[in-house]
Amino acid sequence: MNTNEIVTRFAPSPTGYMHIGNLRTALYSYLIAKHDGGKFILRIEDTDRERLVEGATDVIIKTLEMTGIGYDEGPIVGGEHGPYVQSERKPIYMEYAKKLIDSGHAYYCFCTKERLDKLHESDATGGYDRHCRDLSAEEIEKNLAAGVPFVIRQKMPLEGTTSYTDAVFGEISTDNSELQDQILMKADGYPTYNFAHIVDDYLMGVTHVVRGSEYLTSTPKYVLLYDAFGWERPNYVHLPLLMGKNEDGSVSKLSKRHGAVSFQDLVSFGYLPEAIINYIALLGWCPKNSETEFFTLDELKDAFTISGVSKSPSVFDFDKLLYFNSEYIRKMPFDAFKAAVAPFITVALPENVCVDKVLSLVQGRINTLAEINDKIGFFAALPEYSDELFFNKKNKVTPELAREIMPKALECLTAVCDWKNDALFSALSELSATLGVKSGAVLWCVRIAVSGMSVTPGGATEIMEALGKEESIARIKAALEK
RNA sequence: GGCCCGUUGGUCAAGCGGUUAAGACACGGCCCUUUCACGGCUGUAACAUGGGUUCGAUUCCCGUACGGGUCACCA
Repeated sequence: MNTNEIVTRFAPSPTGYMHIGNLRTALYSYLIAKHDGGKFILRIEDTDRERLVEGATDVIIKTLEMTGIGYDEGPIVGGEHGPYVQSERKPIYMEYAKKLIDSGHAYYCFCTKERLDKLHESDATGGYDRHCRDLSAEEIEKNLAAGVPFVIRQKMPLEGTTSYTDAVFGEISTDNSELQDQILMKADGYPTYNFAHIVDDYLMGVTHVVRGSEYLTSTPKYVLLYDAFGWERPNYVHLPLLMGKNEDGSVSKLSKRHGAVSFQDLVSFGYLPEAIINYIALLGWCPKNSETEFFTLDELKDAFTISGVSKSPSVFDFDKLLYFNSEYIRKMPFDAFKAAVAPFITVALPENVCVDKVLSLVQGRINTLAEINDKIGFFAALPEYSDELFFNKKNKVTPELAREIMPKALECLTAVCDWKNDALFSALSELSATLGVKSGAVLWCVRIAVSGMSVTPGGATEIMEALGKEESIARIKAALEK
């Protein structure tokens, strides 16, 4: 093993869905490791037994799989530092907590939650959490022997300052008097996040801790833990938060009130994983000297550097995501598009229409896969439409004129044998020349008649090709009978 | 409220003492066009604020305002 290898991890707690901000953290963490050929670990932090959600780990794994963010070690795939689920590592934490007690950096606390709440009311200085600091050895023994529930707290220094250097935010410094004697081990025997992640990161050889900036101010406490153990501190890379825009124009931490903010929501609305990844990579990070904003995951690995990470929070812009998504849809090979869009199609196309033709017409015109049905619905059934649709200013078409043109068009089309776009187009062009109107006028009328929509994927002749001769002619006849 | 962090157009953002202050999304206009879209061209729009430092500040320092984060037996 290369001792200089960068090791990062993604350590979500299994909540049942993958928040887009978490996904971005996973992405950056992955990219930081992979940019230098390092290792990326997945670890599940499930120490909160009350908030466990069934199947939540699967959601995490599935998301990483769909986005291509592969991990070298983690649940299922295993690795030399397993297990990778904290609940399965339970005995480890108590062992390390006791080391801290022995070295005087932590202590047993027998206060009940209720008692602390009460103390807090009378003493707002925050000093209450140090109540059990100076219990005598006899008292501790007695309580332990009597089975009094306890937690283990970290003994913070009371004076001085603690500082560390963050790769993004620079030097962060905190007065030790600000630090509470935080709980390391809970009464249920499980460690808190504050403790577990330190032990695990150390044991797993994590060199760069990548996480959201909400941890920026609590990191001094973690740094103190490394020092207490005598372990080398890791590099810290705190990421700016992702914000959402509120209705009143203000912003706040991106959450469900802002709409679809989980990866699976986005996917179910027809966003492509590649587009999502590309977009969120750019939220809080900017490539150096790049002409383009389009990146595949592999390209991101090359381009990503911590120095390009921004300090200020960024607002998630659904418009721009939509833009990326439509670009990705457009660039997909047709077969891939066909496969991707298939699960979204709910309208049943008649057997006589050419599905491939319809889908290829629509591929360049939808922004999300879910829009497919709105675009192709008219192929399945001609919608109700009003004569008003025949009005077109540019081509000087009115419903009256349409009634004059369409019988001629019908006649002309009936005679077409080679029912293909080019042949149809030239036939109708010739017709308009004969009639002495702009070709646009004829095509407009026909398009409205065969689609019943003002906006369609493709022009009149393309639609007719997909629809087939029989159906096209039937629809034009229907228009005349209106 | 204490502490910490941030502040370039509506949004994402480049910039790292001297620039006509990039680019992308969105928006407007024009062109192309068998509608829409795509594409091409083009336009509107920004350094929060007050003091310093400096020959010169968007860039460095301090204050102010605003925004955000954090102060759990949640992570």
